[in-house]
Amino acid sequence: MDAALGLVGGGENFSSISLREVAKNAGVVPTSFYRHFTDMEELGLNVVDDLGLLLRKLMRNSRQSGAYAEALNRSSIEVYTDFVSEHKNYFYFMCQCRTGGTLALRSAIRNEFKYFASELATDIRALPLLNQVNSLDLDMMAQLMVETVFESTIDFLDQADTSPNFRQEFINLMVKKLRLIWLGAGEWRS
Amino acid sequence: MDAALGLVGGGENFSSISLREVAKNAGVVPTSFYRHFTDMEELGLNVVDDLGLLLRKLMRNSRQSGAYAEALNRSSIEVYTDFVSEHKNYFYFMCQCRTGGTLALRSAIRNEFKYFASELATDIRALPLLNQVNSLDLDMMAQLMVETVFESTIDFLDQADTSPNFRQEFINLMVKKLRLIWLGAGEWRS
DNA sequence: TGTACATCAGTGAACGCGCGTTCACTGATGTAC
DNA sequence: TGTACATCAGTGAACGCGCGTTCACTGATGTAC
Repeated sequence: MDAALGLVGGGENFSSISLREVAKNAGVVPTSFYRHFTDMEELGLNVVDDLGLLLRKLMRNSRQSGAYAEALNRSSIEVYTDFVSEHKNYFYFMCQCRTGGTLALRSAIRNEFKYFASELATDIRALPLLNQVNSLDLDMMAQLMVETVFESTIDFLDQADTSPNFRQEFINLMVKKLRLIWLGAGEWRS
Repeated sequence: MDAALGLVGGGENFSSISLREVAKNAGVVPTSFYRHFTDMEELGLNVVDDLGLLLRKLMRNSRQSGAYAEALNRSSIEVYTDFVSEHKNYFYFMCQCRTGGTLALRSAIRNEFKYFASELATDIRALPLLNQVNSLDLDMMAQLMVETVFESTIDFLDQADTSPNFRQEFINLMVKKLRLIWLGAGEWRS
């Protein structure tokens, strides 16, 4: 799995990586691949599982970052960008497979997103700002926030290396977008 | 190009489609491919150009749909979903290559998105609701709206065929998300 | 403690196949005089 | 209007290569008695 992620991080597309490339990158003979997975899709689904664990860890980190009660403010975004930088390969994989994987991969990732969003919805449910918002709309809002951040991650990955100021630009932009959504949420009456 | 888009629409990933498959699907011998493109990436970049034309057409359609002044309300989303349904292959391609293409393809699509968003920003600049918003923030808002809709397109494509009610669900969800953003925009002070 | 066996990751040869690309070619269409 | 030539999309044989997958194998580690 690390070998596959390494290839993804190196610019290859997961769906066009061959079993033999993965084996080679893992320092192992092609036939050994079958000792672990039946095919590349199964490997991919296992990576999604790991990604799920990783996102739960990210959520824990964010919650510990103190000002989480005001949810998804600057410090949360900072935690996120650091986290993405530390696990670039996973997030490249996530961005790619969310839209470009097989149907099974796409829906596996969709489910992780949904889980993440529903956790966020639970966290912000109690905020006084949102006491006019019903459960369904709360889910919608959490979904929009999660999507907004995940969606832009590919841009961050593509540009973080090349331009050193991009991290700050990215954080500023994300904070603005989320502030806009929070402003709307405060006015929302279900 | 149609042959390639057909394969994408049929569930294949653009980045793993072979030149020979495209030629076969176009009813032509593999070597004929070189009469038109030097490689698959060049074909992809040409498809992005076509996609750009298509998005401009979409914008015209939306503007004509009457209530466009209140920008991106229900009728705009209806125009969009119909448009996507009519050009499924292009939108599968767009979703895939936005995150999964080569770097050149990704940035070509990024540019189309930017153009679309900046056109929208120009259109909504004059709205009285937004007279407290500066140009930079207006761009950010337009970007967020465009992203929000484009981002969810893969879900629409995946599910529109299987469940007949999904189109309405999708429209309702999109309208809510955009309404949330508009609510925020109305409160925004740059 | 020692022996016998099961499990398991990795090996290496071999297969048939589709791949991208080269080459010299054909034959239809367009253009100059 | 007729002839000569250029352009251009498509052809078909051929190449070397990496692909997924099969098979019987090896040798280390774990486990039962």
